[in-house]
Amino acid sequence: MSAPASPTPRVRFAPSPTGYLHVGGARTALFNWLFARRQGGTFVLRIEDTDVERSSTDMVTGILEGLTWLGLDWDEGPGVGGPHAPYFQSERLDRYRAAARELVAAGRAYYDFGGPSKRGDAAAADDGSYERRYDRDAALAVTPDEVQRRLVAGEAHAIRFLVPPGETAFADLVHGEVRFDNAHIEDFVVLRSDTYPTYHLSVVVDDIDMAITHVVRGDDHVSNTPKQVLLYQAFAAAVPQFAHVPLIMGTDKKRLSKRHGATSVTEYERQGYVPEAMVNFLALLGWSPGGDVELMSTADLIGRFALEGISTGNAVFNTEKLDWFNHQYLTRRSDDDLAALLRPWFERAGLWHDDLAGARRSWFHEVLGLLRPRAKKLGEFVEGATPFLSAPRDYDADGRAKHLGAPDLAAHLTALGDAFRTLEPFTEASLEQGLRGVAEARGVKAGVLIHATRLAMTGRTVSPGLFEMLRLLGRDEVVARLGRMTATL
RNA sequence: GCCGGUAUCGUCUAGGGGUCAGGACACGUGGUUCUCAGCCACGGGACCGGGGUUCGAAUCCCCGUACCGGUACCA
Repeated sequence: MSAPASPTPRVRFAPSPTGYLHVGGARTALFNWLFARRQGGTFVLRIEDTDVERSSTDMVTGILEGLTWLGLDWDEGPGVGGPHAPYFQSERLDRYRAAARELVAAGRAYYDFGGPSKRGDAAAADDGSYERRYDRDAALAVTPDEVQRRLVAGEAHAIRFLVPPGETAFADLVHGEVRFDNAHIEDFVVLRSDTYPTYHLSVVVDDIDMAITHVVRGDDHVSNTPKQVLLYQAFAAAVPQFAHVPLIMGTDKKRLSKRHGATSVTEYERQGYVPEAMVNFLALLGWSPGGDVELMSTADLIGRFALEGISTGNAVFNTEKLDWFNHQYLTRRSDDDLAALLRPWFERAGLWHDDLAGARRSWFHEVLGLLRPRAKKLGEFVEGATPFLSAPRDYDADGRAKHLGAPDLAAHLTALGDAFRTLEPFTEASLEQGLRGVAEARGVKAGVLIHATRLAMTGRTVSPGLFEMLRLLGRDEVVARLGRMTATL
């Protein structure tokens, strides 16, 4: 079969700025982006802001920032423009109005003077009492002259699509063929009485105008798809390929919402996640390369991504695994990179000193190195580094009770301080040797000294390895902190 | 209600007519050890139910159930 050279794919992410960029949207954007990058196609970003009431420019900004943070750059769209500009639906209104009139002229849609009936107006339809809230026959029975008269009189009207009898099917790259009996499809409104288009109209008009070849979007749109296919047909346009990706659910398998904690990508950034972890994690929610690989750089992801690998069932957003990915990527960051990432965090905590990037740069890197295997999120570096940057103000109560009860502890610690004061060299090995020597000489277990010293250094019961820590703290600080604790005994 | 979709360890998933149903996260045990983390080793843990088709079904088909989505002049 000599198929015509398939055009390079053009995909789009078309968020509605009625909220921030949530993880579900981010995942959809990611799949589109990966597909475009993999195929050498074009990734279009289009803002669907036809719902003036609920859209806001702040949300637009937030969405763009979220995408940027994730590293998902768009080839056409806000900020970068493109041959199909504008990319805001609010700036394309005339186009939709013209398209709606086209439909009427072609006999595929009709004027409805019935007035709006929002969803809430109708009785709940789950008791079998469902009824359509429009009267096609009545609307169609109005003579053209009468329609004209009412139009001229400025009577409010919507334009409804005239759904033809028959069946509408489409091939979905994830689900296979999906068919709908048109009898179940309403004569949906394409242009509201306020002259704004509905989603179905604007999305189809734009996808046609922007030459979109593959529509990759959430599963919640499969039921909408036949309406849109009907619209493509009415416009005599080529129907794009569809790929409906499963939805992301909360741990209770319910639709993700505020109840589940963070849902916006910005919130994850604030919580100390790094974008490459988020990208890797999100990519695997609903998609698999087919083997056992899990840790994949963005380049790997691009190299392996295929629509065929998208799962059919919904996925639960599981933060524990995200934490693991974050830990993996945190571990892999270079020292300078990590330090740069952390700087604002330390600044916010009031622990930043410029020499951490200057004279004490390598010392700081060593501190971070001690913390790396223990940190899952950026904030944990701040938490863990605090004892290195400031002496403890007090000692953990449980720690005191558990580790400071040994008889003659003050004397032991004084001896330890004395030993450390003259220890040469001041290295991990000699520190350990020194401490164990004191313990032995004084007839106590090394652990007694170790735990008490840890508490003296950090005020806490948990910390990185004691001797590595002592070395980095430096002789003066170690001796001082030891003395300070001894004084409280 | 109606329409559509989905169903493999707790979670993300691989696989897909004949496999010990594989991996990862999480979990448990042991080891390393000064605590924690890490690391290493080991371990428990799944094909929604019922019918078919077949020599054989977790895999294909049907029904049921559950869940998700749609059923707006929201997107």
